[in-house]
Amino acid sequence: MQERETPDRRKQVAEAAARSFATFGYKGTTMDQVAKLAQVGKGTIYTFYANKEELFDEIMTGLIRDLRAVADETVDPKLPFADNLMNVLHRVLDFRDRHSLAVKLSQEVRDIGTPMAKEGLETLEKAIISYIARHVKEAADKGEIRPCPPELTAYMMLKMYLALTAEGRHLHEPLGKDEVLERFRFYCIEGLALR
Amino acid sequence: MQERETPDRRKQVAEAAARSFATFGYKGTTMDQVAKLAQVGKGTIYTFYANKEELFDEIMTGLIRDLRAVADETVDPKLPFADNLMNVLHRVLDFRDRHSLAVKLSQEVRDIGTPMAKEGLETLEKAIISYIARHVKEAADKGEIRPCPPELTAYMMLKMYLALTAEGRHLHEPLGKDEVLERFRFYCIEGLALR
DNA sequence: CGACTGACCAAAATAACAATTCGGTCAGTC
DNA sequence: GACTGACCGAATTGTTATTTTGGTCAGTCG
Repeated sequence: MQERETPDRRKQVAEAAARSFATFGYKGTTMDQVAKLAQVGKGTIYTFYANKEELFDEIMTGLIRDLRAVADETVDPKLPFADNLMNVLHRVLDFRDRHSLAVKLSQEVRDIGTPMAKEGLETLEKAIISYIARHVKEAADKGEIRPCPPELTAYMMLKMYLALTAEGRHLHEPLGKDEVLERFRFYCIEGLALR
Repeated sequence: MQERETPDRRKQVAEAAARSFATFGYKGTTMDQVAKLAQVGKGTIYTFYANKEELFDEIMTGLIRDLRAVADETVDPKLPFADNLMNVLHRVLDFRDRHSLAVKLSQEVRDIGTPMAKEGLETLEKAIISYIARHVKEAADKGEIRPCPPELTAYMMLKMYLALTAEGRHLHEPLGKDEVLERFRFYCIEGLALR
């Protein structure tokens, strides 16, 4: 659809912005930067996006869409809930690059508390939780797991996942991928009680 | 032991400091303030404490000691692990005033990132985790719960507790005390798997 | 004496102001 | 008419003046 002679400006801008946000954070990326990275005049950016905030939203939306796609193509409706959960975690854990934007943003929130970064992260969190919640609800309806409030359960799952990976590096050494999976299954699915 | 005519300066100072730290945070508390609150000359404070940091440490240590005492007197070795865990949570949840210092400090860390407040909170977290970890280890040794790394387990427990109480007020309405207990038992002890 | 005080000091925090950067515009080019 | 980049004012950052605060100690009082 796209000739070599007519480069897709919008795509150039979006990709440059994605790289820049992931590398320098929200505050750290300037529109001049994005323009230069995209090899585009600054004004061109504003023909596609009303302002920096809208550009950022588009990138975040893309991230959410990509994550959802990865999850969707990993989930196999024929498999048990716990297996799907593990498989999705597995793939998400592998996707270091996809994470880098989220990692950079949460670092930015911690260090300088940029409101937009915080907002973006909250949007991402909401999206993840509602995605998980949907699957939790289905699993509960099918009787694959015990009945439980889906949103709260999804929230707890996310918190456990983060506790095992991102946070708590003070306490335990960063766990390997397999350890994370094993521990997550242990604490979240199986529980501490004797079986 | 203490006559009415010879008020216990040290105690006056400690109590004034505890109130002030809980009300205004670490940074918000000035030594002049503490002196005035304690009805004591500022110099007097320094006959007991080398500096503001040491005064703060004493208050934090006191908090930890009190929490531990509450926990200890609640734990009944004859009861099962899960019951003791629930009972301690129950009492700690009631102790809103004891919490207020910790609440104020974490708020301070979030808003202005005072290093001392951060440090104090970390000390508190470490103390709580090591306390829980000891009991987890005992329970595991006695075969009351499944074998697991005590420190990591304690860490996960604390994170779940916080997710159900302090954090995540964006997502779910603040849970009532009984709901917190029920949910904690559900997610932490029993697990999502069918029994 | 010695417990206690509060005026005092240097250092750190804050406010006030100047210099720079950055998001956003638009006249002009190709 | 798609695209550019010099340009503008608002916002951020750097700098200096002012105030606040942790900590000291000569002096008071019992």
